[in-house]
Amino acid sequence: MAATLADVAARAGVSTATVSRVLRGNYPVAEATRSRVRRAVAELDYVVNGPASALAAASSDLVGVLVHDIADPYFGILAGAVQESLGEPGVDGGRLAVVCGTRSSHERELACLTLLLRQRAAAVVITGSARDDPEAVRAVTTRLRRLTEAGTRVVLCGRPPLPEDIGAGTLTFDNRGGARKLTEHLLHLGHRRIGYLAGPRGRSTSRHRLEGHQEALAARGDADGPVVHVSFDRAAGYDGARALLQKDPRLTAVVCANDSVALGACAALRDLGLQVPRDVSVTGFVDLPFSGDAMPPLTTARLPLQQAGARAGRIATGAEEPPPGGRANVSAELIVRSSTAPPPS
Amino acid sequence: MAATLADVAARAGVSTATVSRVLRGNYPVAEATRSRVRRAVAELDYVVNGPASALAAASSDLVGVLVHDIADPYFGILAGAVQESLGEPGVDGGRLAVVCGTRSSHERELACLTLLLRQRAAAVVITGSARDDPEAVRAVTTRLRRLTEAGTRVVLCGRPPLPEDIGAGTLTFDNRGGARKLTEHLLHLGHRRIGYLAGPRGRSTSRHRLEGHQEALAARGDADGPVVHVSFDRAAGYDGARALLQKDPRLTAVVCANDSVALGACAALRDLGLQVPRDVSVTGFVDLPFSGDAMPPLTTARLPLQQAGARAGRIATGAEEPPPGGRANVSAELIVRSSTAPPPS
DNA sequence: AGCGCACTAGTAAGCGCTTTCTATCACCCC
DNA sequence: GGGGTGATAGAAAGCGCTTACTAGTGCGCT
Repeated sequence: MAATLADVAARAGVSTATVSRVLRGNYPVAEATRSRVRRAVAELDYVVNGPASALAAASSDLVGVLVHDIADPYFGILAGAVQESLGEPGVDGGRLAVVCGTRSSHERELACLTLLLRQRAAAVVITGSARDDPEAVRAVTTRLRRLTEAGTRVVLCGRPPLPEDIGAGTLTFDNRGGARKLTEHLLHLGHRRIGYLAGPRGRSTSRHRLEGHQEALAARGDADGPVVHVSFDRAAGYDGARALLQKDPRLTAVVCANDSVALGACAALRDLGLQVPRDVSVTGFVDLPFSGDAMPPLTTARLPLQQAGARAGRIATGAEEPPPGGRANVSAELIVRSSTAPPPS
Repeated sequence: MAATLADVAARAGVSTATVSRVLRGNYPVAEATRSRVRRAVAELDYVVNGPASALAAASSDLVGVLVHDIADPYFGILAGAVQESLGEPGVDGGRLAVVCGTRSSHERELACLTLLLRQRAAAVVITGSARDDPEAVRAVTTRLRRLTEAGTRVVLCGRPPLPEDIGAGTLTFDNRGGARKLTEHLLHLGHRRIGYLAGPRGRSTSRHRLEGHQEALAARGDADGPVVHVSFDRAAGYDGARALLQKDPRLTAVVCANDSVALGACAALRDLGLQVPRDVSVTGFVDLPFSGDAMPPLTTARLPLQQAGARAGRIATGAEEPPPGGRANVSAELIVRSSTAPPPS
């Protein structure tokens, strides 16, 4: 069997309490003793028993990261940044990221939170859009409150603030503003028939982006164009674009919920014999790493995912103060590339 | 404080042993008692203390996934598939994926393994290329052996088998074969001056792909073209393509270590005023989701990451038998798109 | 010289669960 | 009718660590 604290203590000729103190470094130990203990640890290749330690100390070094889907680059970048900010996985320090894919399912999200509660996670970073219905929001809030009560730090990243203050730090993304900029850009180019390929219904992110789009139209006094709701992936964008053009074949621009959807839309338009941007302009959202290499390079609203994730991670570990008032808004920057151009005359 | 097993036991009027048995379901309990316990659990909103449970049972429900970088789609897909295959995060079941980004650093890889050992992880899936030098391989093997000795199941995914049998399941990717097919495709098109943009030196994956490429050349009796080593990302591909063309400005094709590198190479060629594939053909490797939407759509060798990751996860959880002999090879499929064409005449 | 304080290190009581061993109770068959 | 036989449930001994609390030094100060 693996060596235990007692083995190390015996070998170093000290008590287990002393070994524990050397390892945790939160209590003075004489230099001579300390080095004797360190030697014993090395000789036995001793590795702390995490569960035992977590039980006795009533806290673990696990940090939960809730994402919709790890394989989606949006969440991959977020999760990677959080994980990166957790610090070196050194012998003494080292928090571990527990990444949970919720597949956008409310039930799975709750189940994951319960699992994290059960692990007595040190912190939880929860990302992705929230469901709009109050019932769901309340359920998640309840779970998160349980977590904060248990001493787990909670950070929301790219998600609307909770309806109730439970001491969670919140980093929201300016989805509304980004969408407004994108639509203004199209209006500026002269587009008047703009379709909108929205994210799934009932999700905060979908709603905010759509609202931003409509605000821009309203500001100019234009009526809303056709809207089709799809999920946030490429395949949905492909189908959605066709549906949109069926509603109005004379569209000159399609605003998409995100870059993946935009890529699908571009493919669909191509297959319909339309050129982007000559015949139809297309915009994305987020600016994923490959969006600039896409065919054509996508005009989009950039969200600084890397920075946001890193900040969320630092807040989660206590390395950074939560933003004043518990909330901060991360703004989106308009990136103009070649998927948008003036409408055909 | 949160309710404990004892609280539930008191409320249900039974012993803690009984409650534990109801929860774990591995011991007969009378139906009446069982439902009484379940009610008490629900009423108190009881959640098991994971660390305590792991300590007593000497095993946790954490599964470690080692990747180079979560934000890289290659690893994101792999990690997502592993996580997905871990099963529903239900109340009773539910393994959690602990994703560790090693940033390709040998030291971090070892540190992560130690951390996982400390958590008494149920299993570990380790992905990504391995360092070629024996010293590093030995260090990793030692750590993995420690894990298997502690009862942790170990699965290698997309990584060469260990030099020693420690009971780890291994899923290798046919990097050599994929690279061979790609080069044969180019030779077939008529290319005779082919440059190779290899992955980082000293990595198994880089080496295997390069060897496959050279095998294809050798089979035809052709001499090797220029080779430049870069890291596995887009920026490196950009710089690498320029370096390659400096070595031989008359190249008609560039074979790249993976899709990201290929994307960078395409961008570099464009910036040099060359058209892909009219002037220079480019190939990738892996077939990431966006590779078909790239400019131009990439000819590449597809690796079924999703399936491989899922299988690795199932082996890790014991849901699937390890392959016969402990190893299986996952083959790569040639995908021809428009980044390759006959050389300019 | 005597007292108290600053350092260290040991003692031991848990942390909340799992599980072996044991006890109890029906029940049934010879 | 008595003892074997299952089926249930309880008692209690840890799992390996952390951390109050306690104890033993040696030193400075009055």
